[in-house]
Amino acid sequence: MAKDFTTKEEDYSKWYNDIVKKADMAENSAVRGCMVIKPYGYAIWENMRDTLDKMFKETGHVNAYFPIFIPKSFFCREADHVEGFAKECAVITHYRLKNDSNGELIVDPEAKLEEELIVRPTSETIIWDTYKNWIQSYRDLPILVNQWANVVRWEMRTRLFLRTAEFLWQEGHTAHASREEAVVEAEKMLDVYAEFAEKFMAMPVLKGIKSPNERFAGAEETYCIEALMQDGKALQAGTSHFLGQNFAKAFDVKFLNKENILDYVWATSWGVSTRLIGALIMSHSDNNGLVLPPKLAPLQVVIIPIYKTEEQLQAIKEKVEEIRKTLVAKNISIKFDDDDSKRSGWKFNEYELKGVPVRIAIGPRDLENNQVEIARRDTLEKHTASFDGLTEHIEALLENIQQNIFNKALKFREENTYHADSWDEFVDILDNKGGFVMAHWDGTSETEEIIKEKTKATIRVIPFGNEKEAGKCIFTGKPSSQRVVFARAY
RNA sequence: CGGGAUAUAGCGUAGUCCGGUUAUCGCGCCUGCUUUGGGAGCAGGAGGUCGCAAGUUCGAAUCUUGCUAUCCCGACCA
Repeated sequence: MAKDFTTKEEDYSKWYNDIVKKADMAENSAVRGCMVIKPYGYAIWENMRDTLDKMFKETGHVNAYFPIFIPKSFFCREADHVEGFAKECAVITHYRLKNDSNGELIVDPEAKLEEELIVRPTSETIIWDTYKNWIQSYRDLPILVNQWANVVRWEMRTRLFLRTAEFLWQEGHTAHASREEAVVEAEKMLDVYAEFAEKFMAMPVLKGIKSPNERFAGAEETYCIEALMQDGKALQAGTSHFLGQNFAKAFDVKFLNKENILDYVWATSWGVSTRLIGALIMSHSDNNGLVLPPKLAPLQVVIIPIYKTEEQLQAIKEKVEEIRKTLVAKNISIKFDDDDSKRSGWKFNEYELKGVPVRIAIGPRDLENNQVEIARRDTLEKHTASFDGLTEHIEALLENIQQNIFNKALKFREENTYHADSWDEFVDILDNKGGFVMAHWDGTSETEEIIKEKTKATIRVIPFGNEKEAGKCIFTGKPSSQRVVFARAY
């Protein structure tokens, strides 16, 4: 059973932190607000990264790398952008230390930088300053570049994977000759994110646009995928921005089009971060620990021998080697855990905490009967399977688990999506049930702001293909043409 | 930066109100034997500046003051 999402927020935090800790994914660092991603957590990130990277390349993108430091002056050029990020920047002011008269190491006051450097919270500014030199003609466009990097946002309160002062992400920054092309790009990348979330993370998402209040600083339109976590809170899992000509104008990036007319370049940017690991944890995990979708699990199958004597272990090893070969040939990752210092019961629990999708146990009893015991992590069910056709069986089982946890998450979202037609109903759902609340909104920022103040809920997304429906704003009673998705969010 | 709480072995903790021998217990760790189909049992063992500093006292983990760090709740946010 998944954790009951109506439990207190504190309990849910504890549950979440426990999973991260027990699965050995990450820990708080001695450095304020920063996180150490441990090998197991990083392996999940590597799988995500490799999959996404492949998808980016399939859609015509290439990777590049830009500096981590951004001169402060770059930052000031786009007004909304600076306002959006100014409050959470790490700033470099000096470049040298020295020993003072007491022999203590201090910042050398002589070594003050002429211009402060900002540790990138995002790279639009440095990248657009660079693009200026790359673009003269429509023949130089489009530029479809992605960067894998770390960024720093000086957050007040942090939470492993979901919000840390430093985090890993990818940021795509594209330049286009027309508005239409840029919009198509932004929407295309949102589709890539949605496909990744649903097919690989097994996490259903709503696709759509953000309300102006929630829009990225400097964007004309922000597209997003929004997922529902098991505690009833929403999580923004990825964003793609149509930046219009804002950054081109701020950094003076112009090109000559086919008609020999000078015009500003059109831009997009899009990103997902290690936050996706947090999303993964909160989408599927249960009270026995992490549950990983087979397509992203660092380890898909673990085999645990059960034996008393050395002879039995040898017999098991021989059999396991047969299985291992055929699974590896099918690109299924597998570990045979014959660590003699741990008992089998201990191992069962350990791999459950780590979310390994399939566990196989082989003992003398199984060898006699030409079978193995198979336990699936998602349902915790156990069954026996014959050696004959075992590889195909496991292959199908992994596919089944992937599908099953997606269906479970989808069912959860459906069961926790409500319609509210009155303010009282709206507040009651948020306070007592959680989840997505479909409600009418008069379309103004002011109303959204007041609703946020009163309920802590924001508009998460205005879904694509949203049904048109005449109604009255949940708060002001003014006319509205469609429902939007409200929720409390991470 | 506001509000609340906590700080005792690698981790989790008792003891603090009401000061008093050698600081409690569990997990983990080390050694040995028995075990191994759901986090083993028994026996033995190692591990502590009780967050830091000052004060009160014959005597401080315990009382007082100051400092520091961490966590939770707000504000901020992917």
